[in-house]
Amino acid sequence: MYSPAEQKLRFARSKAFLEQDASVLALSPREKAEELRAILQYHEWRYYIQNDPVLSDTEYDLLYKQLEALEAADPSLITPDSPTQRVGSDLSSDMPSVAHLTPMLSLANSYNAEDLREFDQQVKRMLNISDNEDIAYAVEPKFDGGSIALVYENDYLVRAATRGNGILGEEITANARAIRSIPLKASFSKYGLQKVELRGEVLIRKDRFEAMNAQRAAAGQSLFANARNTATGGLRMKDPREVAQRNLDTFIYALSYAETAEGANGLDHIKTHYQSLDLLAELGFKIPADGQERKLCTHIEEVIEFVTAWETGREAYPYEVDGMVVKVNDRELQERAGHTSHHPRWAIAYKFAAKQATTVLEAVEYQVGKVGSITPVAKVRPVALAGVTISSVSLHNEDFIKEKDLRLGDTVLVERAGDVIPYIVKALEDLRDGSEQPIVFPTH
DNA sequence: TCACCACCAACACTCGATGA
DNA sequence: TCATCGAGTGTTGGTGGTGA
Repeated sequence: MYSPAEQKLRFARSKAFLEQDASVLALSPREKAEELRAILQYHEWRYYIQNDPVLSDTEYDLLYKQLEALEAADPSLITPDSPTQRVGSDLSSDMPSVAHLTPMLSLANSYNAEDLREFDQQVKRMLNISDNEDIAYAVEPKFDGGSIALVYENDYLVRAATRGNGILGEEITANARAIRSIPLKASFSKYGLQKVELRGEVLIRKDRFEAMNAQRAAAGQSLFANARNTATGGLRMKDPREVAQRNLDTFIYALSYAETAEGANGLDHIKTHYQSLDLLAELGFKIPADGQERKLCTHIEEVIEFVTAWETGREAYPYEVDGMVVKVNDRELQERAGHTSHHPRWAIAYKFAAKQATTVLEAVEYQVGKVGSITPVAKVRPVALAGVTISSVSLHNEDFIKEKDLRLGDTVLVERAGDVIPYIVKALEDLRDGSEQPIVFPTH
């Protein structure tokens, strides 16, 4: 993105503007504005993409105010990618639905090494590749946040949307512009691309989330329960200025659509998923670091080794991660494998083991659905688990209760399937004392 | 200002229908 | 028989709108 020489120059010019030295005073307002814009963009990249700031917040603010003053004095100096244009004053009360350029699919799941080997076998069968040939896989963290789709046209960010139902999402462009790790401008035209759509995940660093909650506690405000809901909630706020306060981050994980100026498929000359990530990193997007956070594995056993190492060290990682994503790296093989209506056949999520807790099954209530189906729901003693308080767990049907031999008063092991849905894993039969009561399903 | 409700986000699981 | 699809079910938390 920036060569060492460019970085050195930008840093030196930052100091010149802070000190208002002779070289700065000699510039015209337009030259000053152009240079300040470049300096601030560089520092946003250092801070939000590289996590390695070189200026203090105060110094950044001073430079920002210099640019703001120049633009206020002469609005013709304002450009759409100016850091001052991230946060507008307009409030958006409605978020219209917009169609994604390509569907935002889910992923199939795997939970252990055997599942991954089975996935590898499936891919080979589908592509008529023999067992003793290897497929290269790109492996990257599965961030636990809110999905986002970004559209750039003629190098400028023109639209951002939530995932929605995968076909239609909610338009949140103004809020996306307030997230400083999303570049307002990226030089796709350098690569002959006129219109692109990117996929990413919006989330909050764990330390920034804790700092925000500490601030809220000091101000007497209610605390946020967990980082993911805070991030996804932040995307839907009316006021972009408040979004900017949330310190949201965005990792980009796919270039899902690309069109050249001639209207041709711009993905044709991008041979691998890894190439597309390298391209996006070059253009200034936040991408997991090669080698440490993501890896190109030459065969499935290397994938298993990498995801296992990640599972062991996930707690130390500064972002919430609920698994890893394994993708066939070769785009031509991806095309051949295709997708179902639900997920691509060339990618799979490896889910880390869910966090578990024990609680007591106190009662069972029966809920009647819209079409008249009756669903038993366990009321359990409230227990904190993975950032939420679990008090209610679906038991699905009578067979589920029988199969797990659940009884009122049982101590049960609960987890959050997919880190979301409460699920009773089993009753801890060793802890029974004879006082447990059978669960009676209502007669039809 | 507060409580309540609707909607949305995350996603798992079940089940009947369908097609290969 | 198996894979897939699609509808319907579920939980928790955040935001925004509304009414008291």
